[in-house]
Amino acid sequence: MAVTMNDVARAAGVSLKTVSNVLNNYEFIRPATRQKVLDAIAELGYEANLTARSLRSGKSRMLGLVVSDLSVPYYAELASRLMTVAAARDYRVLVEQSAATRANELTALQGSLSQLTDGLLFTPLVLDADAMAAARRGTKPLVMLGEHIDDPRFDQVTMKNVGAAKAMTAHLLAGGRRRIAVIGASPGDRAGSPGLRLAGYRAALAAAGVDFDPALIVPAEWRRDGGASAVARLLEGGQPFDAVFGLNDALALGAMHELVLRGIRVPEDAAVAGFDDIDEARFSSPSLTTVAPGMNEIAERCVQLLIDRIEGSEKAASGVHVEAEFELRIRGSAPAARVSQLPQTGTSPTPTPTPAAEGKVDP
Amino acid sequence: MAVTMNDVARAAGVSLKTVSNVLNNYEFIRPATRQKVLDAIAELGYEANLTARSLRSGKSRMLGLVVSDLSVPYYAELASRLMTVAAARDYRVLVEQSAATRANELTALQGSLSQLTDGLLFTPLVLDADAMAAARRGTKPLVMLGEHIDDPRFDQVTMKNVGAAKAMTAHLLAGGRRRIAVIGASPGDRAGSPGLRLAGYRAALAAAGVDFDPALIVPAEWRRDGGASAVARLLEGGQPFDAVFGLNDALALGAMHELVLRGIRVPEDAAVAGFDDIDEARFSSPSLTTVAPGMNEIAERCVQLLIDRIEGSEKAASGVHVEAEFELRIRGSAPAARVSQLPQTGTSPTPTPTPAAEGKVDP
DNA sequence: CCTGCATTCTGCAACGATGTAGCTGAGAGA
DNA sequence: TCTCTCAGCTACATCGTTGCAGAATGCAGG
Repeated sequence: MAVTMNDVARAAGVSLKTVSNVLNNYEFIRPATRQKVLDAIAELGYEANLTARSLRSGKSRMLGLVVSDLSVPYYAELASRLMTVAAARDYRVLVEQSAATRANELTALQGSLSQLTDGLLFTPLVLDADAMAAARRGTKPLVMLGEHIDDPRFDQVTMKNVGAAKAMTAHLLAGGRRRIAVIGASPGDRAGSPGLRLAGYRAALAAAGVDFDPALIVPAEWRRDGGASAVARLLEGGQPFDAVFGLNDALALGAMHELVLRGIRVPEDAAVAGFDDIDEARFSSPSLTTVAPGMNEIAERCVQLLIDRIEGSEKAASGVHVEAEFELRIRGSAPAARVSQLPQTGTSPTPTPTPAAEGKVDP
Repeated sequence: MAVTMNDVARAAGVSLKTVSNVLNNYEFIRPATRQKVLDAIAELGYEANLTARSLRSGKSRMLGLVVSDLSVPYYAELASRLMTVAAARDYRVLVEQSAATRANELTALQGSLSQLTDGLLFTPLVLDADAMAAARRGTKPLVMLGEHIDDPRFDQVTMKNVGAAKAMTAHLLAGGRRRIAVIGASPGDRAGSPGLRLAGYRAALAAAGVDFDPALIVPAEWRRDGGASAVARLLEGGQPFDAVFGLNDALALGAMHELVLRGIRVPEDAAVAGFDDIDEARFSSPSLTTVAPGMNEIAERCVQLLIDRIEGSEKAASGVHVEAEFELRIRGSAPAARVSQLPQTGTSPTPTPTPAAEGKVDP
């Protein structure tokens, strides 16, 4: 019922294969012939059948994206940009949610997703490098996102976790904070986002000559409620602190919510910093100081890398590792200079002037 | 290179078609034969080639989802649930972003997306019903999401916009508010989400005998910054108000952010209400009173409806219209009773006890 | 004039599944 | 005993495209 290449061929008075050649930009076709075919295509409203093309050629021009949960703002924004970048290269993105379970990550890797796509962008959360290597079937390209796995066998696009966490911690120190709680890690974490960011934190403390206090490191699920309950535990534990570094924005926002709820002023009593620069960080009250991990760059680089692998233009034998540049977004929850502990001034609706002080500390 | 049905057939000593029959649960196969085939499948690790199946059968077991921008939290959460619901019926979801442009909506409707999928879940934002009807090619099922279009020709799953906005407005009125600004609509809006929600607002005012003041209706882009700048304009316009009803949560959160920034206390000086109940509404400061529009129900019903259309089990000739039930989520930004206008208590970082005062003002 | 090569186009055979038709043998009914 | 039916299977064509091999043409070089 749909118009096929055969119909076009008949209408243009050429062979089926010539139509195919026109569509695939085959070099040696006389302009006149090409035009006849294009006219026939336009007249009949022909559109290539992607399924047949995919069956025959073995390529689908689709990329698979595996994340734990698309409703997590970071992943939603990432997916959105990946789609845009991929579309510019004439690829689509097919998303699959793993819910961060081992079984789902395995099926995403081995199951029909990889069959339907030409390559995978994978955010591993439970599988480790060996499990991934073992589970990987066939030879379709695979690019890892995030920092759960760091292994030379895999291509990988990630953010500068250590450097960014160090810079943010240095910023808090420069603001006069000395007891900076970290939410979302355990003191012993060494790997993955928590471990790397914690390492950055410790590096900054060391550089500033401030002692590391494990009591300030509070584990939590990386969600808003995790941030809120971590702050609750911190307060109930009686540990004094003058800043909270949430290892992602959700944690930081949850933490800030809980602080405000308990009457602790942000940033006067405690500064709050996050990581990710999700859209809502700009619109919280106060707006959240955070790390912009270069999501645009991440999206561009990983799609680029994956497509280059697919099309064979990236030839590096072992894993290519890309780290995107980050930027600090200094906003109200942890401004550059510590706001002096003013008695509250009351209800003035005038904007507080931003202190221009530049406390550049640093290595 | 991959294992095909032919390999399985050879291994099991049956014909190609018998393997196909086993896979498709054809009724008349001797248990012994079936078992032989299943054994061969297991032994060879055969997996059906979905592309070939799709080419031959004309079905892909994929649903297309068209939204303007996946990074909008409402769409992200919706997409996430749709995928989960679809997966339970053994369907996948392929997402496409329209950026709310006419051209993109048209290509989403006519282009390769509909070719790759068995049916479309479509959130129209710029196309109207006639344009949709005209643009629609072929006969693949199409279910509309949202309220931009309301037309008996189309299947449609939506929320109770009028009822929910009316209930929320009634809640604000019950809290003693009388000058309720609405952000995200023009006074003349009649259709689409803005028009419907505005209608609910007006209905509630009328029911309470409160006059409608067009000066309180402020148009804005449905984003956080739109909410923030709308509040700014409202304040600069000098219109007094004691509540803000953002027609979605992003607007409300942006508005709340701007209010707090300008020293206006929420909810003491102005209550704030939203619409959508996105996850972050619970975690703002104060947490946001909003309408939960029944997203779970929407996700379930629309996937159900679309798949039923695809599989032929829904036979209604004209459009099926479904409205999901809503619930009000009463939270800090607009509590049930109006908090009395306390003088500020000062600098204590200890948690402020929640005032138990019940100043039930009201109609 | 023939050969060789680039150019332009065609035909056939796949890709890996499913639909349709038809064959076979066993048991039921006359 | 001879149909007739139908469970259980097989064979072949087909979905719409692309890869491969090769045919036909024109033109340069010997």
